[in-house]
Amino acid sequence: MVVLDERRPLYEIKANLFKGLAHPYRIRVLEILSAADEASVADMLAETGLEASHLSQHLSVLRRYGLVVSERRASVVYYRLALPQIAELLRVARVLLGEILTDADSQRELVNSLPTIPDAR
Amino acid sequence: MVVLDERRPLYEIKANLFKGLAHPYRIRVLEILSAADEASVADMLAETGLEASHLSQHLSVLRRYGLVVSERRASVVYYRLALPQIAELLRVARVLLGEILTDADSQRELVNSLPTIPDAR
DNA sequence: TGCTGAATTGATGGAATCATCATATCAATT
DNA sequence: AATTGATATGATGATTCCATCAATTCAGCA
Repeated sequence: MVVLDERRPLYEIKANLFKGLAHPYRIRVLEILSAADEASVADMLAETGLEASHLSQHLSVLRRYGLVVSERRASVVYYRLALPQIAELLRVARVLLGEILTDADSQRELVNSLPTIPDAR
Repeated sequence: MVVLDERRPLYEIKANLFKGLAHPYRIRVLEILSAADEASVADMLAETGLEASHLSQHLSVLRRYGLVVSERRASVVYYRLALPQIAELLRVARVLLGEILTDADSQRELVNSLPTIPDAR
């Protein structure tokens, strides 16, 4: 089942992309692959500390959504991002989240710096 | 329950952001709000063709994930993106998906334009 | 106050997802 | 061919998510 299939309505394609990204471990995996360009399952097991079959399931989700590709060399399976744009998307998300979080911080600071209004309920 | 809370581990924050985006109708809503800056529930009902309570549930998800904010003026409720960066993220996703899809297209074209190799299995 | 339109909430059933465990495959080695 | 190490698949229960329907809240108006 190919999920990033241009024959589907665009909103669904977009939602499926985000669905593939919608789990902390999968983000973790994709960022490992963004940084390392290629990683074996063993590498990712070591980096994430996940149980083998659990990681494998998430890798299978990522494969199903067309976000990663795998290749077996000898008995080791190597994973790679299916498209370099995925790293770019994660990078943008990271930057935006950074802005959002520091925005939240500065807003909180701003609020805390305001003079206290007695009984302002 | 605030989901974009900087006290949580970063992977979870990121995954929650993507979870909020992980449904076609929510993408639809967010793009309406990206374009229009502000929209009433009635506007969105008209544009999406959803049933009222169904739309409301998705709006509630978006509120829960901190992606939109709402404001009631008289009997009408208006929604807005919680942060302009969300429109930016969608824009980037749209561009990247465009590249991905045309990449897929051009690869398919490339493959189809190759000379046929007899019995190349 | 009671009615109406706008929006939300609650309840429900069904589907999808998550996490764990056991089992299976696959390739290299003995 | 039997064993081992690496990875994947299948089965299960728990949880979350989706869609529909009924019931509720809230503001404005008769």
